[in-house]
Amino acid sequence: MIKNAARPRGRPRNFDEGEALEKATQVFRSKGYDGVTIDDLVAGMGVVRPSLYFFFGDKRTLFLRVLHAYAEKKGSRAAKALLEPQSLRDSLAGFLRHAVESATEEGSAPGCLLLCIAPVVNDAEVQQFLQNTVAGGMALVKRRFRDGISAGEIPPDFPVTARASQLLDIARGLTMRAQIGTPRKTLLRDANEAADLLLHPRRGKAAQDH
Amino acid sequence: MIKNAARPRGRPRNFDEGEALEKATQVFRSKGYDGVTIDDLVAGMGVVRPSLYFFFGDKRTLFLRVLHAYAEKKGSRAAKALLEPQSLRDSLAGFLRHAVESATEEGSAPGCLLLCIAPVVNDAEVQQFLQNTVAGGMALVKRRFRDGISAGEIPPDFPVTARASQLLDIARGLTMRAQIGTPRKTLLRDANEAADLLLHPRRGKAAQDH
DNA sequence: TGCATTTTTAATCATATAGTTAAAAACTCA
DNA sequence: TGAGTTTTTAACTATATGATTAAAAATGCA
Repeated sequence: MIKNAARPRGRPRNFDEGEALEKATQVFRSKGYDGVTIDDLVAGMGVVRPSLYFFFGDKRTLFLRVLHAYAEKKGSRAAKALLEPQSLRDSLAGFLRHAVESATEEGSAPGCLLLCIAPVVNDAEVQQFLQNTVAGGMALVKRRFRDGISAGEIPPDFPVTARASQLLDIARGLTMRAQIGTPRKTLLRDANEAADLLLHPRRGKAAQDH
Repeated sequence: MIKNAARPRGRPRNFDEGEALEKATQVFRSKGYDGVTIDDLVAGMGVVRPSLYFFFGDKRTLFLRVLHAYAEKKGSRAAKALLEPQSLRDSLAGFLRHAVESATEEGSAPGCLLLCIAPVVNDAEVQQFLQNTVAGGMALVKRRFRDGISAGEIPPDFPVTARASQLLDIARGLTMRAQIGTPRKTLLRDANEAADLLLHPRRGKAAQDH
């Protein structure tokens, strides 16, 4: 008989903590923050009310925990999509595709907890966290552009900061369109086209060069 | 004595309907939809509770009215910025600048009712309205690009639809950054840079042309 | 089996909130 | 001035919601 994980002492829980947090994420994604009641969470997470308070604290505490977990998971996947060994063009396309896919995945409400839900939460800690997350995203994308310069994929005068902002802005735009119901197919097409656009070298006065 | 507007019969209101709606807009912009209580509206609009229900209906009805007014005002200003007689580059920059300025105007919470608040409202009518508004925005931008082709500002094979999507996505991204507190100055700089980017002609295989 | 531990069950409390009502106030018109 | 009209004042009802509590149930351990 295998005694791999000593069972804890008292009455066993009816829920798995990780699963419950995942379910809470779905609830917040589909109803926002203010739109969610404790009863929504109780129903959605499969955790009875006193246990919810005991293990996860109040709604705000739970949301912060959900938000951190979501950001870590999504951030690491985005980093993976971006930094995988491949052409710069494919990195950008992969990054945007990832944004679209995660914003339109089945089983979750369309949109993104970080980009669509959290920004409208009136809470200083949430806002601070978002600022930091955005800064982290910028740093990551700029790093990939700089690597592209080192590898000779783009010219040394490539406007790294501007293009990083643009890439992230387009990711935000695609995500918001997912939120309001734009189909994944449309967004994936636009993600690929945006990747091409962002690689154009710095623009001089040669606008009418056709 | 001037009898320019026959005063109505009963006790005069102590609020102006237009001003009250404007105040309601501020309330929804700063607290979202679900985060707003009737008491918030009563306090913010300067309309007492029974009058609020009598003249504006319940919260949902009021929000829809606010949303329509907001969309009309913002849409007409955006159209003006875009269709004003000027170079295509300046039209795009003007459009994005307008988005940034309206998302960072003083006296209002940063962000946009249409792009940041309404998308997370769980209401079929709101969502349908947003879909229509987005479609209208796309049509407007595409028109401007087509005019640019006619005027010879961009080549006939310019990818109108893709660039229109990109322009609107960038506007969404800039607006969301405003919502989370990015300063106007930064966003205006990025708006201008984005306008340049969007005018690049169609990209072939000439990515490494440096 | 009985005691200690942990979670659930079920109930409860206080507050917040949406929405309504009746009477008083402020006005116009005759 | 008095009747008719409209809005405000102030109070109220019912429900929703956040949060807590005490007892019961389910387990491990001796």
